Amino acid sequence: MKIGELSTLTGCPIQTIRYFEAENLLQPPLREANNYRSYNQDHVDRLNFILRCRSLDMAQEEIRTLLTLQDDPTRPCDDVNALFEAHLHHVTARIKALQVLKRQIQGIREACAGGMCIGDCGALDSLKHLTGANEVSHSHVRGVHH
Amino acid sequence: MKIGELSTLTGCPIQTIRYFEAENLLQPPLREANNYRSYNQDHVDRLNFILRCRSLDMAQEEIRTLLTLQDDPTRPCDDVNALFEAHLHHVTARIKALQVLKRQIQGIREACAGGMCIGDCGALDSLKHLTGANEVSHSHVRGVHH
DNA sequence: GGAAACCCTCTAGTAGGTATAGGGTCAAGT
DNA sequence: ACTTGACCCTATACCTACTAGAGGGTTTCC
Repeated sequence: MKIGELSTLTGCPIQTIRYFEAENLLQPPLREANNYRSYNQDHVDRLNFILRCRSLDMAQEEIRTLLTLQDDPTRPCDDVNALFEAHLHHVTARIKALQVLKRQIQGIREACAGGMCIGDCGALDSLKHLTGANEVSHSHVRGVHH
Repeated sequence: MKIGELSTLTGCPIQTIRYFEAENLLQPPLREANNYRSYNQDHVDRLNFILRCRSLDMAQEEIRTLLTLQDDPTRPCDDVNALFEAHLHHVTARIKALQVLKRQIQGIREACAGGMCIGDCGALDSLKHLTGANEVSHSHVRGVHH
C-alpha cells in the first residue's frame, strides 16, 4: 500500500504520515524499488491508534509512551492506567479553568449594555487595571485557538 | 522605569515584554542614553491590559484588535462586544468538546480493571480499531498541554 | 510522447512564547 | 583603580504539532 492509499484509508494527510514517521511514532515502512513507501495492515492499525490518541487530545509524548507500552504486552497495565488517569486530570483541570474563564468573560460583557461608544463603556476599562493574578493557566490540553 | 522594574511590577518576564514590543502589542518605549528601555505608567497599564487578555485565553490577533479599538474611544462599543461574544463562543465550544473527550477517556479507563498485563487489558485494544471520526476539533482556545 | 497524478526530500512557516549566546553598562565593595 | 555581580542589549535557536511549498523523480493513461 502506497502512502496515498494509507492517507485516504485513515483520513490522515500525507504530510502528517511522513511527519509521524520522522517523529518515531509510526514505524518506517519498507521501500519499493522506486523509493516509494510501502505500508501494510500493521501500519494502518498503528496510524489509527495514533489518530485516536490525537483525537483524545494527547500530547505526542503521551502517545509515544502508550505505543512503547503497547509493544510490550507482558507489562502490567497499571502503567497504561496511570497515563490515562493523568490525562483525565489534565482534561478535567482544563475544563474547570475554562469555566472560570467563561464566567469572567461574561462579567466583562455585562459591563457594557451596548449602544455607547468605547470611551464610555466599562468593558475595556475593567481590563486596564489588574485585580487578579496575571498568570495564564498552562494546563496540559490543547487550546481554544485553531 | 527600566524593564526589570516593569517585569516585577506586572509579573511578566522580561523576554516576554520585549516579545510583545516586537509583536506591536506594547508600544516601543523611549530609550535612555545607554539604550535601555524607559517605561512610564501608560506602559504599565497597557501591559496589564495585554496580560489580562492573555489570562482570558485570547489570541494575540484578538488582543491586537481590542488595543486598536481602545485607542479610538469614539467608536461604538458594539465592535468590542462582538469580539467578546465571539470569544465566549470559542470558550463554550471548547468546554463542550473537552467534556465529550472526558467521557471518552473515562470509557477507556473503565475497560481495564487493573492487575492485568497490557496484552490482556482491553484499554489499548479499544484504541486500535477506529470507530468514530478521526478529526481533532481545532477550536479557538488554548490547550490542555503546557 | 506528453500531461496529470502520484511520489520523494528538504526547508520554512505557524502561534506564543522561552532560552541561550555573546556582548555592553552600572553601582558597590576592596 | 579595579573587580564582581546585577542589570541591560540584540540576535538567534528552540518548543509543539503540524502544514505548505520548492524542486525534483515516477507512473499511468490517452
